[in-house]
Amino acid sequence: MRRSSEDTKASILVAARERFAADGYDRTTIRAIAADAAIDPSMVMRYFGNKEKLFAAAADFDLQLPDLADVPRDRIGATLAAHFVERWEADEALMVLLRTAVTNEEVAGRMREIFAGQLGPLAVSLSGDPGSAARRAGLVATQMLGLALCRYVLRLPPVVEMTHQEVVAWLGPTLQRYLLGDAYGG
Amino acid sequence: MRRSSEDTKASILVAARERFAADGYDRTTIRAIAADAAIDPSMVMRYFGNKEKLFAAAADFDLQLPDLADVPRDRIGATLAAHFVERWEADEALMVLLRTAVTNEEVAGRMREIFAGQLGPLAVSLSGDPGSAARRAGLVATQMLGLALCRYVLRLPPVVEMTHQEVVAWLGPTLQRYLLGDAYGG
DNA sequence: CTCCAATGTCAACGCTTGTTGGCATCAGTG
DNA sequence: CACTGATGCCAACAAGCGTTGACATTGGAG
Repeated sequence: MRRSSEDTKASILVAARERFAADGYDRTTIRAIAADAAIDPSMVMRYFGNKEKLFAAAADFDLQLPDLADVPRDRIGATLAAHFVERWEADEALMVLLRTAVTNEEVAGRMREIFAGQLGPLAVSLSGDPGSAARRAGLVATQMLGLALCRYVLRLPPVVEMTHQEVVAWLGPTLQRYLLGDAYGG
Repeated sequence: MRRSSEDTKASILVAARERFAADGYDRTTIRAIAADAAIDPSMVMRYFGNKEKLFAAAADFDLQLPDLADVPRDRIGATLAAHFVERWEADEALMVLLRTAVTNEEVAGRMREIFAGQLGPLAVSLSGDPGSAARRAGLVATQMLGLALCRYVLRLPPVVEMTHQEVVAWLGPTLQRYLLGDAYGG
């Protein structure tokens, strides 16, 4: 039996995600993805059109932020920190996005949409003040993405060595303050 | 008069820094740098050997952390936050490094050295506890690099719009806690 | 002046890339 | 069986890349 079209498409996507996550958009070649998927490069083009569309398919992504309605107000920062670490380690989609957004304006725009569209509303619903919500969401993004950058991309040893619990213990209060506190440590 | 060797070298370096900062290592071409510097691509090779060496010359970098001995202990976080924003905006060297470190393991290693070698000692001298100093430095790196990523690379609008004072007001307490406080908001 | 080293230009090389079109091979249908 | 459409492979293209070596031009030293 020869593989079905869907099987091939799926195996291409798996290989593409791994390559894009490991090497970023530019350094990833269609030929390498095809080799990983054990097919001919031309099949990639047949099924996904071109490299850009393949990337778009591989980087389809949702932050999947948890529902924070039932979380005690003083545990929101910790809950968010824990969720973010787990979400990041669940699959390679965020890695794909970050590694490419840094040198690709279009993908950077997509990252802006994700954080504005998913973190923004959360900040609005949590903080009483809609005027500061966008900034609060932005601050949360700086700490979350900074952690991801240092832990998963640059691999700074002290950051890599932290356990989930330690990350939550240190970053939780920070996110808590950004979302619900004031600038001066409130 | 024809340009001196040093003038040419310098103009190549200027063009290289701009290109590397804007596009990252892979997307930057020797040809583009040469065009910016108004010379032939072969001159770049003559003066810098190859693309890697040119990058090394363009990304030569020092965090130039300030002396914190005279800073009041409760102002250290704010001072560090202010210095970092100014240092980042002073020239393009950090941008060059970050844009490339994300997809280049060798440059990532250099980034690790910079933050371990310059932020580490500072954390040691500040916190009484040498055992936690590396982790504290790592935490500071997550917040500093996260800010840089969101503000200068991804350009998240709410983060871009913050003034220097606002950045210091929000991030100062975070850095303060990472360096001198304990995990649970102390 | 002549000569020579420094500075710069030009054309080309070998390689890799994304992408394309033609051809082979198989599964299922009549 | 023949036929057809889906699936896959192969070879090649044009473009861009880093890099190289030969050649031209300048300016100062003797």
